[in-house]
Amino acid sequence: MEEKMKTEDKQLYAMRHSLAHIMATAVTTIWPDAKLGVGPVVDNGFYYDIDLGEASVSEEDFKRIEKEMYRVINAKQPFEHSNKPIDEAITWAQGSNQPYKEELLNDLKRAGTTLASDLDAEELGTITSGDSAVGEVSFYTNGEFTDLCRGPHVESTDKVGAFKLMRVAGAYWRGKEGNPQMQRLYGVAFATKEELHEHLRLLEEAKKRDHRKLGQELDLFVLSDLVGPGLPLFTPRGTVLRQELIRFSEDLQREAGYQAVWAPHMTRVELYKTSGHFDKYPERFDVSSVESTDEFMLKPMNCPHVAQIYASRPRSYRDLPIRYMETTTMYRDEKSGELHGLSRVRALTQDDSHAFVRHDQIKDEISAIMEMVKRMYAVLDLPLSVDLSFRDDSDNYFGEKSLWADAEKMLEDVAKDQDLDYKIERGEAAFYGPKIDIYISDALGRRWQCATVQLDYVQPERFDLTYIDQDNGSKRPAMIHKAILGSIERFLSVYIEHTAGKFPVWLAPEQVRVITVNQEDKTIEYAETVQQEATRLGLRAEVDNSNESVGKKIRNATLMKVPYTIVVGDKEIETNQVIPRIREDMIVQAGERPIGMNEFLKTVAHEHKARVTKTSL
RNA sequence: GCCCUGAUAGCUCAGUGGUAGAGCGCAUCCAUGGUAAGGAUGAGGUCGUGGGUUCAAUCCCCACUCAGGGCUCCA
Repeated sequence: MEEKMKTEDKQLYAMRHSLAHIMATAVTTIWPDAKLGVGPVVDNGFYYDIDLGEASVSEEDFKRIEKEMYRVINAKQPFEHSNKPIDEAITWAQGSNQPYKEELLNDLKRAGTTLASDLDAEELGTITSGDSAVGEVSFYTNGEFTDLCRGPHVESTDKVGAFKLMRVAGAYWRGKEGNPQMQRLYGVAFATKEELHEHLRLLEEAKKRDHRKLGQELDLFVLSDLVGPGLPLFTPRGTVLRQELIRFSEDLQREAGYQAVWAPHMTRVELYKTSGHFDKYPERFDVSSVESTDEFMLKPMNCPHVAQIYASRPRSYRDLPIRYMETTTMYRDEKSGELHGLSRVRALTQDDSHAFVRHDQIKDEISAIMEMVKRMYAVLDLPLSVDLSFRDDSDNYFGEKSLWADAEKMLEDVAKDQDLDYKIERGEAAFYGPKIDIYISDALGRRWQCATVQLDYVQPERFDLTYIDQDNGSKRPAMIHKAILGSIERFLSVYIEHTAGKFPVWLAPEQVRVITVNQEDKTIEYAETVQQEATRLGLRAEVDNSNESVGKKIRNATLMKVPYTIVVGDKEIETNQVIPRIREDMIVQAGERPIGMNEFLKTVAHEHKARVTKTSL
């Protein structure tokens, strides 16, 4: 990591890391009994894990801690590096009553201190002894506070830029569930005040765009205690979004030769015992039968089911590739604390597909899938980046190593051919094969995994899938799993926040709102005629003839982020022309232009069909 | 699952050991209004659920459920 860092990144890293020490200095000043865990740098800031025993820190204490931190900063204490022999370091930890540090040091000693940098960096946090001599560990001291630490640090405590303590959270010691839980104090930090303010502004913006808030405001989905956690219900408006996205995905797949199939949402558990998923997947919903002794489960994925369709009859090499698609819901019993709005749910819908291919067809098939992915996200205006998720040396994977190497090479070849911006992640593969994981970056610069392509030699083996080759021999096909949107629910959570609810016309639940100037019969009649014509053209239009002022009705349409609003009264009835009010993000040329009502509707219908983001009006 | 915080009207939230309030929304009426909030009146709450303390609990205590922030996990 360090060797790739630019100078300014290094400087910022040192600032954040130094702030972690300064915060620990402040905390140990206020609570002298505080036991310290680790205090590393994270995205945008730093944290320190502390254990106050019976006491606890709350966010109300932040003022006090920050005040103490400023005292340390203003004292301009130099950061001084020193090395201690390991045994002396352990004595230090015992003497200063720091059991967590002592544990780390004992581990370092056991591993041989010079090996420290090869240990799991996360497990050890910042603590390694990379810069120290054999048998010694590295320390940094500022003023009265000394900490086991590899550095780097700024020269003195006043050179740390701008920071703010953000929150306190629980965290297990060394990230292991069985370990004692400590309190993690998070802060954000930047080189300048301006950057800090910009970051805080982004957080505010993210809060405003939170899909749970917008889902409520725009009437897209609801949660019901009676239905249960992690089981969102979609309103008519939210369902439009789902269906339009699914239609787009299925259109792309149909063009690429995929055929729709359908599988029930539950199965005998034997299916999953055969596929090998059963033991790897404890988060399943069991379903019991009153009528038989069979054990059932809800499907947590779709591949084993679809494999049975392939297996239902003999296949010839001439038949391949066989491509099945199914947009279907699967059920995963996520732990309650892991659920989050639409992004982590217990019933998730995927635009799933499985292609059964000969070995010589794999590359072309994966390339074709990547083309679909690129088209989808170009239309959705979301930039992509790609991880190749490969296996590591552990034995968590099924299948022969040579096949894996072969499969991984094939995925990398496709990534190269397609000129994808990719990096390789070892240890991130599925147990049955390597993956191409596609990430999208949203308007706030956050990165999310949605689409995935997975190459699988294991399930064809487990289900004994075959085809007859030209030499009349029985051969094993490969299976290619893919989802373009991934989970529709998770995709929507990202997309709602990306667009802040300002959906392009083709996705907007309501595309045109017709506002009446008064409640006279002829006005309402005219508005309804416009709505009917819009519906005839395949558009989604609503009439607002409520007993409110025009200003109020405009405001309501604006708040609902409706792309086009038209106001109708005597003028429009007479001329059959309107000046549409266009949502500002879609406007290319400024200025209001009158347009014939029919031409207006036809233009919107065209924009809907072409799935464009901007308007020609 | 674990730690911390929370739950009061459809929504956003104030408040109190002596059974409740605002704004928005909703309903009715007046106003017939021309591009981001016209006016008046009214309905609407077992204060998340169960237990405990108390003469008395929406408020204090405990448990549970759900939600939020994290941890862990995400085939």
